Amino acid sequence: MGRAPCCDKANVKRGPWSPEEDSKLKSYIEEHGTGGNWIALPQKIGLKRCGKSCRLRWLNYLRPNIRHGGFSEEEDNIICSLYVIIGSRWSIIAAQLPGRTDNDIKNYWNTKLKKKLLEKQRNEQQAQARQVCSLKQEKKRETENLMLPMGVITQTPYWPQQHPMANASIQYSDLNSNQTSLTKNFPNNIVTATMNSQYSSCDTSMTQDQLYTSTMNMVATDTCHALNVFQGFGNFPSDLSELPCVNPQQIDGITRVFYGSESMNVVNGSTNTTSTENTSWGDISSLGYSPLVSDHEQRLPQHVTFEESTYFAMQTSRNTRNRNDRGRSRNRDRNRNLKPCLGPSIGILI
DNA sequence: AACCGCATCAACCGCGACACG
DNA sequence: CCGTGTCGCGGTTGATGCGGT
Repeated sequence: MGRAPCCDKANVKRGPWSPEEDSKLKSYIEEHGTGGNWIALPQKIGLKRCGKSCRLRWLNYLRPNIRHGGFSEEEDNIICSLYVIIGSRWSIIAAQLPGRTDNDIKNYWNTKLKKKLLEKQRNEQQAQARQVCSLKQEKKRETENLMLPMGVITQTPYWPQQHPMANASIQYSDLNSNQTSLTKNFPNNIVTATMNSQYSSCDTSMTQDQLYTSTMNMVATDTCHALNVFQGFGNFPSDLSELPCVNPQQIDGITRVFYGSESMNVVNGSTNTTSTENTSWGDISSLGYSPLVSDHEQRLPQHVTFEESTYFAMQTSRNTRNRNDRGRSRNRDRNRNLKPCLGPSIGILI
């Protein structure tokens, strides 16, 4: 027994929208709003469309002040920076780019930005290779009989070398293969970022516990390193405070770093986490107020900072946490054959 | 002209979250 | 506490356009 369809697919038109359908939907919503029920909307207007389809059409295309294409360099930087921090949370990223939809940003990332980034990385790797090569030749000339030690250039770093977190994953994997204990209860990307910072100093003497503690401290103080991954990618916004960021917050004398519904206490170098569930990332989907909620339904200012939205999420999540836990367990029961959930492993997987 | 491969992007799908009776 | 309907999100698909051969 599968999931019940949201609408009668046989009697619903699919595919591209006609101008007539667009104008019907647009004029109705502009006049009456969505009425808080997308499913019932198409029947009211007389459209043979699924409610979800109407919602999507309105939010991604018909809604006022939508911008398509023509992403600026600054927008590129913001998207890349946020992707490093939070992964493919397109709605949150879109919340920081007025007029952009999550769908647009997602498409833009998948079709252009990702390639642009890879190309840049490739160029930098080549430049580094050339640099090392010329250095080699220079040394060879200087010391005729001197042999360079083998394995000096055994691996080309994936990330731009100039940043401390550049070759993190490679060095880490060389040193220690047990990553799971470190990533437990933390978003993969953040841990990756801090591990990178940590290992950039090549301190190979640290135990895993020491690394763990150190890493967590760095998360609290240095998370915004991640923003600099794209140094040189373009003109980075000069004022980073304008960007949403998981800055540590001082609450009740405890430095708290928020990751969605999960917070981490950093006290005297030791850390512990509080989380509603044991996933590696938790759920931050409720953090940012989605720009996709139309003006008619707006509950919060559309343009909120990451901190503001996080705080809001913390407040509201407490009220609904117990109920949601129940809901989650029910949903888990309902969908026993869950696909494995891959967290955002940006920094390594891009 | 016909075919092919690739890029783009609107639209769809399925799932977890959420709200409510 | 439970059942059910709806919303919002992120991943994926498929239609379309375009350039190259």
